[in-house]
Amino acid sequence: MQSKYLPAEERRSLTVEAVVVLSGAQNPSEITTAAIAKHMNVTQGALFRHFPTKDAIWEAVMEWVTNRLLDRIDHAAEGACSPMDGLRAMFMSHIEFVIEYPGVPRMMFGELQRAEAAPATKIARMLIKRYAERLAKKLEEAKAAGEAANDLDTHAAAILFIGMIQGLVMQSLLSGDIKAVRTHAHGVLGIYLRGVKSGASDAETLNARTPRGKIRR
Amino acid sequence: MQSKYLPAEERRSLTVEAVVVLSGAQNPSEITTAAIAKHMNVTQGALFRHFPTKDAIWEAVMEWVTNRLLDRIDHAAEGACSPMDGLRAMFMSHIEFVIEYPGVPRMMFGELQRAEAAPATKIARMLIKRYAERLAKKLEEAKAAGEAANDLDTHAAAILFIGMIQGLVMQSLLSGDIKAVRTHAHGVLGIYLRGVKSGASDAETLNARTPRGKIRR
DNA sequence: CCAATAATAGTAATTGCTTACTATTATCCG
DNA sequence: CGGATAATAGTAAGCAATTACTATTATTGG
Repeated sequence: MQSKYLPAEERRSLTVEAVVVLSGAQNPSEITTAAIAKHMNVTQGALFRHFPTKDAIWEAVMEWVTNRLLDRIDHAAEGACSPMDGLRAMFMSHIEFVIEYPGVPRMMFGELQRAEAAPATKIARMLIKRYAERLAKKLEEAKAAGEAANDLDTHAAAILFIGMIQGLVMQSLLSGDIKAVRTHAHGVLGIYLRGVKSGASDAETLNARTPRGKIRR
Repeated sequence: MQSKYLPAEERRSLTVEAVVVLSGAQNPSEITTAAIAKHMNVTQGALFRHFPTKDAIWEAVMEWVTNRLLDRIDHAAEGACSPMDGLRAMFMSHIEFVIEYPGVPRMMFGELQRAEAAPATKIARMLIKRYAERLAKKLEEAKAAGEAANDLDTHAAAILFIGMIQGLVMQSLLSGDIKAVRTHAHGVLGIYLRGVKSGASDAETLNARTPRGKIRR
């Protein structure tokens, strides 16, 4: 049983943890302060002793996510023996992060599509931006090392990298099993890495016929 | 100006259209019946002449999406001259669909992560399933035609295909410009197709590999 | 053709319920 | 004690849904 009367900082930390856990089981945008409080064995009103508004709770959560996720992928990338291997390590550590905290990608996507940019939304945006920067850097390194195709569109490659995660998460939502992410991660990554890699069929692949007609809107 | 007292079917159709439009500008899960009604120049209660519940509105919307999207990609695939070209055509028509109805991928993702499986959720799931089936079929055809690598993990390739769309949509949420999807679509697709394609470096590509050429810079 | 009538599609107001948030009171511990 | 913290018991607002009623359209029989 959790003791009552914890110091404020610890209570805030437990609040963030509760939100992360609850996001793994239900739509993050539908999590109420009452549900958070109940999960902490505390009354709903008590939360507002530690956070001025509900938005502030989400802000703290997104900050937590930022620190945790970037820490992990940075650490993973450090241990790699080449840029391409670094990408692989970043991806795999991200996958493990998602399995550990399945609510995170869901709250991210939900946060990003909110109409008005709440503080939490800005932090989420910043996280993606910083993530993309790290990816771009690694991809440029891979190019310089001759591991990646020298005509590679690094911006597109970064988008696809993030899309890999998104696609796997969506698949797990369908199967209802978050572990499915791990099952298919290798296959997806393999296709990605081959697409990024330097190889025989470099240029002409990208410029094949593209039905890009103007479409009225 | 829209006239009042429309036949029921037309009013239902207009309701679906309103939801689709509104989803392009705000978080779909936050769209209220009052907002839908306002966009139609009708009172909130009037909606319930044509739909028993709000869930029923979402159900109709998801059915609309299913028919429209599958129709489009089926039609696009028909005009292709090879399986691989079919994949390209499906992707591009999907991209145009997303640009035309930017709310659709957002409502899809939101719907899929709802805790209880509402009727609309089931339709959304079914849509993805049918979509994935079409992709798997095309990918198998590509294999048979020797266009795709014969050791390709078609399931993973289907997940990554859907992830491409998700990644591009997420990117557009960040930039606030849906047209950005079209800008980066070609680059992302190029990487994907190269990853799927049959080529010199088939099998060993999946394993880490030393840079083969000289190191530039 | 054309009133009388039925059926349908709308409005305005209100329902019960849930929500984020707050004012007040009770409790702990140095 | 006294200062910080939690619990209690609210409030006002927003939500989907319902109700009672009105306006429009469709159908029918003489």
